[in-house]
Amino acid sequence: MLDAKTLRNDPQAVAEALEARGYTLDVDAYEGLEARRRELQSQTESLQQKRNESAKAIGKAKQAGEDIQPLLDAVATLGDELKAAETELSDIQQQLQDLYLELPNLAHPSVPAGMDENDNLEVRRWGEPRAFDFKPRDHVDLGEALGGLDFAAGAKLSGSRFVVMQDQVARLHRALAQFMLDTHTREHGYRETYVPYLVDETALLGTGQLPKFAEDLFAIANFDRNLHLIPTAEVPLTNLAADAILEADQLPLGFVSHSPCFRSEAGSYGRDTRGMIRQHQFDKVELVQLTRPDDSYDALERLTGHAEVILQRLELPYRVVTLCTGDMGFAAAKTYDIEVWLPGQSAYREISSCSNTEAFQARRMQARWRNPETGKPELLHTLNGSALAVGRCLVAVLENYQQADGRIDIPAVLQPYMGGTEWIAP
RNA sequence: GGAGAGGUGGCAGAGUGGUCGAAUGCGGCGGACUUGAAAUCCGUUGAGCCCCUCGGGGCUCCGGGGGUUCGAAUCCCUCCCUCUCCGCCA
Repeated sequence: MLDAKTLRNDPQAVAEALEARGYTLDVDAYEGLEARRRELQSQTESLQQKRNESAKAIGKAKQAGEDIQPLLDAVATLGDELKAAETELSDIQQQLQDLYLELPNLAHPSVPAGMDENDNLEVRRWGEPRAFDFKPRDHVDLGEALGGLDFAAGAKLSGSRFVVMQDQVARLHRALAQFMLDTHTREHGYRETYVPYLVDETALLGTGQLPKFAEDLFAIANFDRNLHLIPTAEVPLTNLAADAILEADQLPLGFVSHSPCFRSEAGSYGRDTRGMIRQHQFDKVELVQLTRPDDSYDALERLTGHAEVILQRLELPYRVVTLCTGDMGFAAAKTYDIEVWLPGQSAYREISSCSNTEAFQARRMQARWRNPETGKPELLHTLNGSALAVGRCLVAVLENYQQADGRIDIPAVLQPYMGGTEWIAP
């Protein structure tokens, strides 16, 4: 959510900034609502003041044993007037709130302007894609040959975009998650956290999935609360700070969570239908940081670095791109995507997305810290990043470490997690 | 799933219709005393929002929502959460 004061003070400037993100703000409609709100709020509050004063007067008069009937007569219509004003005010406030909740975040000045992924800016590359002396196979072929990836079984149980992993591939998947968790907790200082995989609408509103992107989520039926499966652990992790006021010396605060993620993938029919690149369910190790506002951009660099370390240790080539204004997510002020090299596709594919949302989410969920300089609670900045998507990382290991005979070498850092296994073979 | 108890300020805990945003204690902050600390004493200490002639003025919040009333932390309805006992269960 954007700062109401910023919007009030210069709606035109905000509208222009939003335009860069492909969002058109109807400034006239907004200003009309805002003017009406102002008028109604003043009116309502002065009626409330009148009510409070007369109620007190009646109380005193009654205690003094005076006749209160004249006082009661004087406020006979006040209740109805007040109720009408309050109803109208809360209606207009709801309309404003609805509008605010649909506005995307403003991009940081360092974010390149652009329409879509073609306008993203490559920041750096790490590692050299391996030269194969045979035609590299993709993870589907490799995994099925290993007997460890069973897309037919996934489809039998749950339909398309589900997979069953078994044996050494399942173990490799587990090893990846373990390795990531250990690295982030032991070396990067994140607090290991397991979270609910079902969250309520307040949490989803807080991180920005709702109200706009309900169709991307799985909702739970047959339950009297409106719970949704998490699309990312970012939702429960970030919402840990909701309604909290943290002390300055607690910051920055970092959480890491290994969790499944559930996405309906509405609107991506026909995209990445082969393999486990785009599944309805996948595992992810997620990092979330809560920082002081003046530290959040340094924190974004650090957090992105933490994700990169995983790929470096796995010796998987990747590149980092800055998303342009048009390609960023709703809540982000700045996002780095990390793309890993997939020989099966001869392409870099997203394996991590690291974002600074500044105060956008914090404002929605009232996540604050006490600034020692002012003594007042102020909004935190929140950041999140995958480090990494475990499923896609498995894909990358299979494809990058494949040998001509279908054997997969196990990256050195994972071997301890695989009981010393150096390679797996069909 | 059954029975009961309860949700109040950072914490503990009073408050069952009127000047209560709310006693008291602890904690925090400032000060006095002290060489320093402890103890003691004094003061202070919630959050959000609106208006403003920048002096200030006002509104809202006692788990959430709704209702009764001139007036609700207090009464009624409803939902959520916590605790205790029983049942069930990983």
